[in-house]
Amino acid sequence: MTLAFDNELDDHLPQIRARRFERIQSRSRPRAGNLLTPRQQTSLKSISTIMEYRRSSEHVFTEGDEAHFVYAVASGMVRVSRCSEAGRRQILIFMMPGDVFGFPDEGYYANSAKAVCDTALYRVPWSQFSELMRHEPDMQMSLFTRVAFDLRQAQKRIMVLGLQNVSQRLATFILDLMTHADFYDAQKRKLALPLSRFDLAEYLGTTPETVARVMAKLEKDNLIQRISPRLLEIRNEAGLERSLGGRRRALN
Amino acid sequence: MTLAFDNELDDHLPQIRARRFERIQSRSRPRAGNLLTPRQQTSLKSISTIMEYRRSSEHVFTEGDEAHFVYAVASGMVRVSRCSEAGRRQILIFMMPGDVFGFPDEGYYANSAKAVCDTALYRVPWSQFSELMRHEPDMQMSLFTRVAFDLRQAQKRIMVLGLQNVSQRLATFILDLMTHADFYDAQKRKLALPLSRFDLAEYLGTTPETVARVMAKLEKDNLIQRISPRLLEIRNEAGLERSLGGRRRALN
DNA sequence: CGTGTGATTGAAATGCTTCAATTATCGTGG
DNA sequence: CCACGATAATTGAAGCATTTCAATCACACG
Repeated sequence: MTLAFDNELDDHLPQIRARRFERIQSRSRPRAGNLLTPRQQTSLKSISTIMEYRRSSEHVFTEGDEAHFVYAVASGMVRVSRCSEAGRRQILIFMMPGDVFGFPDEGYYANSAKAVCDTALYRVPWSQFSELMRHEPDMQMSLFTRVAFDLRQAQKRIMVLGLQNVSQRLATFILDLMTHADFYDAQKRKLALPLSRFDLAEYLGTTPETVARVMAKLEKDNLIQRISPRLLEIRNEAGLERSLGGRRRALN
Repeated sequence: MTLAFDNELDDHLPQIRARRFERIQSRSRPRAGNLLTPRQQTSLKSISTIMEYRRSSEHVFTEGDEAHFVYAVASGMVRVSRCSEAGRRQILIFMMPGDVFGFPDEGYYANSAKAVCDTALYRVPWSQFSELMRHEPDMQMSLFTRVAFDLRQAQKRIMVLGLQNVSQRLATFILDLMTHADFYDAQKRKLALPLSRFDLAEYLGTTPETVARVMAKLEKDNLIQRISPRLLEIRNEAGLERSLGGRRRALN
């Protein structure tokens, strides 16, 4: 009997899980963009400029730059990343339509942002944004809520990277993207991947080769089908969900 | 010539790195606890209760519980964790002396908190805390700053889990802990690990066995020496720093 | 002293990375 | 529209990293 390491038993897992899945993990979470009232959205749009970016465009901003603008995604997708000392890049989060990003950290951007596909952004000068906050306390609360939301997102990412193997991480990403009508056609079960395998790898904490192999594995298991590199057909959503749990290494 | 995947070149890495390391990654970052003014700290302490926890104690709180209190670490160390659907636990962050944690997420705790060793906490009722914020706008700002700080910490964790192998993750943790005078005696170069290999594994996203092996490897490389399972001697700090970079798999 | 727990070590198997080569896809110009 | 070149994506093969199951060792505590 190996009871060593059974430090596990000191928790009350079942109850926790039940409650947690009601509230925290539910996939149909509200996007943070929805946290702004219609009036706030109008105020913001009135002082915003629409900016167009293509995949080949320069960065929207780069870590270390002075932060003069805040952005909201109108369409497309933005990758927010940071580089390690060794010069390797990790994508921290993808910003989807409705998401707001680019808040200054002591006056500077902490991360880099770049469009992963053709993308339109609303750009708001930070000076005007903070002015707006001074007049509308609700707006200040919205900023706080947004940062709190980002924190929860980041914690979810830590869970994924800490507990799941690459196959499960990809499944998680696919299921995540499926909650966005911008990318998933629920009728036809077609999911558009607006990013390269390279970006995907940097998000999942792996290499493009492994992404390709794992993609092939999900296809072999008949969970998805690759129509083209950037277009998937979802064959078995429940199967994808089921693949998330379990251990990091299969039993045989 | 394989130029495929050389999407790398689209960045301005050197400059980024230089600037980043001045500000963002600097190890001597201020702990968030220092963000409270002395007066705020006094206000808080006047409405706080000191709570003592031992390693064998119940959780301080559990994910999904109604959130009635916020906590600050007086001494010891608290692990903040969350359980996956499969029931596996990931430690998101360790709270050190001076850190504040347990902010409600829509009235509930999003994570679980438990002492990893004998620990003393200041406990403040959330109702009084929010009352205090109503009177002292600075306090509100401090809360925001704290959440923003937690976000940056979480993002740093994503970098570690996404880019580093287990050996590098452990080195990162050791270097991190060394910045805390509570745990590191810089004179004698002795670092106290106030937690079990099990907790360490759940933090690093691996298993206790691998932690033990990696610990042995750092010792073989003469970077550290194990005095006892919970007490290390730091033999080569610069070597630890150097081990962080590089690829995930050694070149030969 | 046992006993139980935490920590380490062993051995086998699998996952992942790496380097290399091949195939597919996309954009562009003829 | 097709051909072409460049880039993206996939596949192969070898080797290292990590997990897993199992066994052993160390140590604190009754």
